[in-house]
Amino acid sequence: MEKNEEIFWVTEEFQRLNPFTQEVIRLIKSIPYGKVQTYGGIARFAGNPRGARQVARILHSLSKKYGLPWHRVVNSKGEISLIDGREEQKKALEIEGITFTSENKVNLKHYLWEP
DNA sequence: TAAATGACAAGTG
DNA sequence: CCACTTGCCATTT
Repeated sequence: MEKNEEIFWVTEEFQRLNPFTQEVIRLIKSIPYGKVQTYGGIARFAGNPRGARQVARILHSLSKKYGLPWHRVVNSKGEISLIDGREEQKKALEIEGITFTSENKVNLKHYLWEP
């Protein structure tokens, strides 16, 4: 790892976050290029199956600070939930080779990543 | 302190 | 597949 960007998880600020939030951040950062995960999936793997909305909140508030690949998180139907920025997210995914159906959905069978 | 909100999800008919 | 309801829970108002 080269700089602070890559070792944020040992910073005091990161350590102060609750364990669920920390795990959510780690999981989102580990979604590979060209793959996606769902809000509920991230929540489940982070230890709280009912924390989907918290995952959304974390994406909304901490994506920039922790450099999260926020565009790789979609809803359980494979749709983009984000309203403002819907196009931006779609483009970001297409750049990674992900294609959308005519219904503007990604094929989760094909692109879903599991840790 | 209470009510509303939200980048969600699963169940039901 | 669609429309609608219910459950969720930290954060915001």
